[in-house]
Amino acid sequence: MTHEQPSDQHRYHHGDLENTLRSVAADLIAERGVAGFSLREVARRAGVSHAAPGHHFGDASGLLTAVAIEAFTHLREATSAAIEGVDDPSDRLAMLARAYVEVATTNPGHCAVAFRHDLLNNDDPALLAAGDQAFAVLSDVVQHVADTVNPDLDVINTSRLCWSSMQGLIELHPSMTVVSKHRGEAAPPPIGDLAEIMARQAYAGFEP
Amino acid sequence: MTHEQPSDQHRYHHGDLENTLRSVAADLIAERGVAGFSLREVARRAGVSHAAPGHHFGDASGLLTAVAIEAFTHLREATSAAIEGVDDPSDRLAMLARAYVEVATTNPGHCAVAFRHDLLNNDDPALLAAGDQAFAVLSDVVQHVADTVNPDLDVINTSRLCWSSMQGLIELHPSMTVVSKHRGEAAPPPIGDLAEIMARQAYAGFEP
DNA sequence: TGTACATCAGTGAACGCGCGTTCACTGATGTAC
DNA sequence: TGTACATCAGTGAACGCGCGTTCACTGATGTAC
Repeated sequence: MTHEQPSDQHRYHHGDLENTLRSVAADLIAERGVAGFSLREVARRAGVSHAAPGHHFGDASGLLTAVAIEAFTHLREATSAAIEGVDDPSDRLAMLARAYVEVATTNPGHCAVAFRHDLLNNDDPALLAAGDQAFAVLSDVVQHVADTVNPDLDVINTSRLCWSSMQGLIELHPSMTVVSKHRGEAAPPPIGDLAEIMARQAYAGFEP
Repeated sequence: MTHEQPSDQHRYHHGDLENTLRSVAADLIAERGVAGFSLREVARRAGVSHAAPGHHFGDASGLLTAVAIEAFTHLREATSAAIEGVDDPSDRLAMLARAYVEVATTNPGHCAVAFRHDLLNNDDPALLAAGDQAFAVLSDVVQHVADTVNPDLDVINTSRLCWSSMQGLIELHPSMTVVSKHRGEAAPPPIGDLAEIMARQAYAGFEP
């Protein structure tokens, strides 16, 4: 813009625009929901021209796919870190569930997009790989349960159901809070606690 | 439009426009997702002028709230019908879960909107009442489990978790299908079967 | 039964807005010689 | 070390589009007398 020294603020070449756009997009979705997302608003918040995002990601689904990939990466990292060093199969499942919902709640923009296959490039190999790797952490834990307490457990479907349950908790927890507030009832427990309760109840159901 | 006799097609006064708009909106959302919803498109599909929906519902959130109310009504009707005459507590939970996911899958437009409190008039008393009544069917079933097999069961939080799990299954089942297809793996079981498996596993975890 | 009038339901033209996309461009960077 | 040139990253003006909202209106219905 002006002829000052290249600073962090005003450089023609941003240097890391791709990462910036991804992170700004996630923030925007967290703030306004997926409905409030637009390429132009992302560009505005990133301080670049409105055509710049298209330059990097093609169109909206390209950028959203990048956000979804990051979502699965966060989930994988958080869940695998959470179970590290935990041996008891029930504890492993509980710690994984807690980490899953907490990281998703901490990054609501990422989470809001992860399963919106109406908005994503579902064929993107990086997206599929990131989803697989996140799922693998969970199904390994369920496999461990099977190995330890119930060899008849249907590992793949049980893993799917665990994932569904965690994801549903993320979706409904805000509604629980809104509704309980509106009725003047006690707020629901923190989402991490609910996730742990759910995991331990589920585990009890896995035993033969 | 023309001067023909008032027919079902061309009447100045539609007669039942409010219901028509609600149903058209649900179809539109089912077809294009919430992102594809607009008042003008609803009006177009209903064959009325684009200002007509505003006349009845004020704005988009008014119409979406009406759809959400209908969603909860469907859920309540389907789940309470499904448990009628079923006595065994495990069977009751299983039948409720099956009915819940099946009616939600049959009406994807309604379901897509029910928990989007970023899009609804959350203070609408009719919405809150409809949600309450749908939840009551579930929590009665869970209460029945508590009365029958485990008086220490935390009925309200368990009900919340059951609802979350069913809702999560609805959210993730399409992704399971997409992903398994893409990997050339076997498709997941039908959603009703998964719901029943989930309910029976959960029930097993409820016993002391 | 008939007429006058109020109320209600839906119209359609007009407006301003934010959006995605295109495209010729310019500034910055990297490379060959 | 210096110069020329290719490539890449980002710009900004322009476009057409669908949207929500407003508003004076008109057609249909219901009610009072």
